[in-house]
Amino acid sequence: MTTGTKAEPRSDEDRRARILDATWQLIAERGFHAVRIADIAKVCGTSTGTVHYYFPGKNDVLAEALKYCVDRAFARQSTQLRAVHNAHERLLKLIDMQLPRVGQVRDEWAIWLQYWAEATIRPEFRPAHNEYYARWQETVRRIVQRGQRQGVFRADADPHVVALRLTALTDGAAIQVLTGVPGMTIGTMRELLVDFVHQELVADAS
Amino acid sequence: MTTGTKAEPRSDEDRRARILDATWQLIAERGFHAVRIADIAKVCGTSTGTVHYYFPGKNDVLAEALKYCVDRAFARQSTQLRAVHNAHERLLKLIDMQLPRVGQVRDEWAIWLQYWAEATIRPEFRPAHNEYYARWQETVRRIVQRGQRQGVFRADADPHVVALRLTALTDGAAIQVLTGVPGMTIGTMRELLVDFVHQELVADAS
DNA sequence: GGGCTAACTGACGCATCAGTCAAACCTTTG
DNA sequence: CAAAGGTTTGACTGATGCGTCAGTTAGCCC
Repeated sequence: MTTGTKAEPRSDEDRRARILDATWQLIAERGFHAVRIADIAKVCGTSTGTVHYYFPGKNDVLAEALKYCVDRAFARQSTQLRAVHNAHERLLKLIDMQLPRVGQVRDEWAIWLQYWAEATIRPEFRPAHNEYYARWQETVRRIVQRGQRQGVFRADADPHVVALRLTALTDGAAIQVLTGVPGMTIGTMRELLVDFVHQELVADAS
Repeated sequence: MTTGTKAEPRSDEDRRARILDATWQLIAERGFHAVRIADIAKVCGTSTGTVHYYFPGKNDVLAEALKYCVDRAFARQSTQLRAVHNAHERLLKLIDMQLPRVGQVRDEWAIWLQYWAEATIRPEFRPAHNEYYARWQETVRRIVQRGQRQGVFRADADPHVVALRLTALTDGAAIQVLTGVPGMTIGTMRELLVDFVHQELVADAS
């Protein structure tokens, strides 16, 4: 067996990742406080002892799992965005990638909702949250600036303000989708955001 | 004696209300899952038995407390809005009343975050949530329609779309305030929303 | 083989809480 | 006053789940 010949576990640093992976998915589908160490262990096909071997306590697993999820989503996003050179297209691509369809992206949005609820109550979650949130806003801001350099976006828009508005609008729309507000579907959300981009960045200044 | 001569407890239906009042405040400050029956009892100056006397189980107390909070906030809002006749002013008043300053309104926003997180995970929360959310959007929509009748808002705006956007933007901004995103303060939030209203409903059509 | 260590296991101790219940308390009514 | 019925209490129970720890396995070097 020589640790992992083919796929499966390369045991070492892999175990940690497997635990975090299982954890964030459990958080997404059951909610932060409904995740049990035993559940994590079961999903990983291991014992509760092992989870505690890698992480001192439950809070550590949960907190790191949130980071893990957000980091991976961000990395995936960056990679895919880099391929699109036109800033307008890149922004539309970003919007598209962030639509909470079923599956992966929806689960990641569920993580954000948990994160917000938790950060509101427990200030110790805020620094990490804010770092991630800032990174997202910066992504948007840079695309706007890029677009202004490329001449595809209006020059009189304040990239900072646009980023603030677009992120807020995206979050708000995502909430409506995830909580099942009747009028709001994935399609409506896309339309809403695309319209916003057009109005703020493309349409002629009045 | 004529239940309750002056202030204090008019015991009967009052106890229920007191329990719900204590409960939603605890949810706001500690989070949905961190509220204990014993905490509720302590805040009310009573025993855990009494809480169970009025509510069959913990879930019932929590669910009803959410409703209680939202209902009261809505009633307060309605009363105050009714006094403002000009639709533009009324909308600005609504925005102002919804800014998550410290205290009451901030706590109510904390409730909403908890509600969203919970409704995402547990579908049984959605019907009630959606009813409340629809009520809020309707409030906005009606003010927009009123403004169009009064001639203070542009006639070409779709009230339904504006309500969708404004509620999403409000939620998104509130999240940023509550989680302490650096750029976002109460002032920034107000500015953001007021600008939006101006742009969508007041400024001349392009 | 014999020591050494890292990885892993799962049973157990202990704390926390929701919910129960019998008794105590109070209020009203006959 | 006494009985009845509504309300309140807080000790108790049972379930749940985190974290610990003694013990096991497996790789590795001499």
